[in-house]
Amino acid sequence: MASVNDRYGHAAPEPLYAAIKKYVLDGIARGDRRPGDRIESEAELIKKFGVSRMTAHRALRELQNSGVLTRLPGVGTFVADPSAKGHIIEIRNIADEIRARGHQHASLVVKNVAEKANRKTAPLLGVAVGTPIFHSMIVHSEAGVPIQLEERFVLGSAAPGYDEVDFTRTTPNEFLTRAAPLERVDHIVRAVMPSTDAMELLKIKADEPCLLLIRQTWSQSRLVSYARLTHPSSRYEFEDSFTV
Amino acid sequence: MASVNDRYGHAAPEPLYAAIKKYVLDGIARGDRRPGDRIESEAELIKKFGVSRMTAHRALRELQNSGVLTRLPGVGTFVADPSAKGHIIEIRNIADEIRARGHQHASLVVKNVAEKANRKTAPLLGVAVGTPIFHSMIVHSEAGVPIQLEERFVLGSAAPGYDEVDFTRTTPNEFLTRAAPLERVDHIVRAVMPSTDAMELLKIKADEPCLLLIRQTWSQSRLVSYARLTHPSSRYEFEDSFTV
DNA sequence: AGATGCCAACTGTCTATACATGTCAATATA
DNA sequence: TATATTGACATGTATAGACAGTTGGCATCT
Repeated sequence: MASVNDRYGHAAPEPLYAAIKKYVLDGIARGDRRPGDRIESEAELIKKFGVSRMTAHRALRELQNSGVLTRLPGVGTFVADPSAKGHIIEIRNIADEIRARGHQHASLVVKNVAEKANRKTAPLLGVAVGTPIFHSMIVHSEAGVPIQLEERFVLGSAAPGYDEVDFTRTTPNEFLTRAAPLERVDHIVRAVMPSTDAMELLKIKADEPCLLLIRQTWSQSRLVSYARLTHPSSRYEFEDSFTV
Repeated sequence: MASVNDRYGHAAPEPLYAAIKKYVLDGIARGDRRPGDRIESEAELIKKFGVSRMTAHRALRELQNSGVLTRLPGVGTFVADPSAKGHIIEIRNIADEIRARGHQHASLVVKNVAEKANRKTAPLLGVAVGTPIFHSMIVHSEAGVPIQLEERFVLGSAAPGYDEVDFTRTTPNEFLTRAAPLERVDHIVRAVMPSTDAMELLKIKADEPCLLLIRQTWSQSRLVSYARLTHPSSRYEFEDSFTV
């Protein structure tokens, strides 16, 4: 029987189970398949993709394990109800968030340059040293009080012209979602003491703890942006509420 | 070839891949296998358990996907370096979370009493001063290291017998979800410096920042529980990942 | 009409086998 | 000596076939 690579010659192959997962996820993302909707059965996917049952099964099983699908023996496979999926951190623009509270948002652009990834920054984006990247640093203020220091590294090839954007008028977040449609987001939340930069730019004391949100965003299977968002604890906290 | 159930007659069968996963996790939990240690190769597991390669492979692959193992083609399978990472979205029992990482969970019950709400505690649960409540304080440890101080106030009428539960064997979370089915959850995340209690019980220095997660849970339209979960920043962080 | 039994559809698990790829060390070659 | 080559070992993916358990509807018998 033909192996995966026979189908694609020498090109880097995408595993078949991954292709099926993507197919299903795309349908959901497009709004074509809605919560509760039925997904093709394994038998139907076998026909449609010409794969074996184990392969179709693996794709659906992994989507089930990650909470995207619900499966019922004897019945079928369905798009899961996303009710329990309240994400504590929405990908919202800090500017919108501040304006939603009825306050004035202001940005101070400390730095916005094109540079080459060095030994420190290359691992953050998972690229080789020397790869062109953008590096920006912006202080966001709410009603005149600094509440977020945003330091960001962006993959050069993913967002051409990043270093020429006026970030007092728009935010990196906004620019990036247009340049590179969001595919996946990873978050890490930590409590940290402020760096020297953070202390000065956020105008806080050395003994004030900060909430650090590290946000990695992916687009087209590439890690496109790495951002460190530092918030003084006295001025900012995360909130989340959801019903089951 | 014999099916799973032939092996066990009519008893509820545990899938073979699950048995292998448990075997590996047990080894890690016992401290027998430590981070970086090598795990049996698929070939070895095949011999040891008498399963096919696909079954052994599935067990190891799922443990890899959940972050317990690291695998390298041509080299082998190893116990992953575990950093304590909490998935904030899930209302998950800290004990389960720790065990899922393949570590031992231990609870130290500092306090668990029935008392009456006072001026300080009454507002937390939104009740009148004098209302009967429970008040517990538990230190959760992962592999012997304290990673969470859980201080909790529970509405007396919602969870009778709370003060008599042995919280070294179960967690308040677990007990509460049975006593009062979850309806809504509110979260607040802050960075704070440790309280005197937290310093002593978590065995940290005064200058180590902590992640504070405040969790309010509602059941049948009543605020049933108010918990302050304090985590040393050096030992715990929240993690969240999702695809759009 | 109602109870019963049967069957098709569907998911869950497992085996045996195959080929592909990555890593490393030993061996052969220039 | 330095550099290729080879082969053992390990994981990654995929196939084809098998049996088990669950569910729901349809046909049949009472």
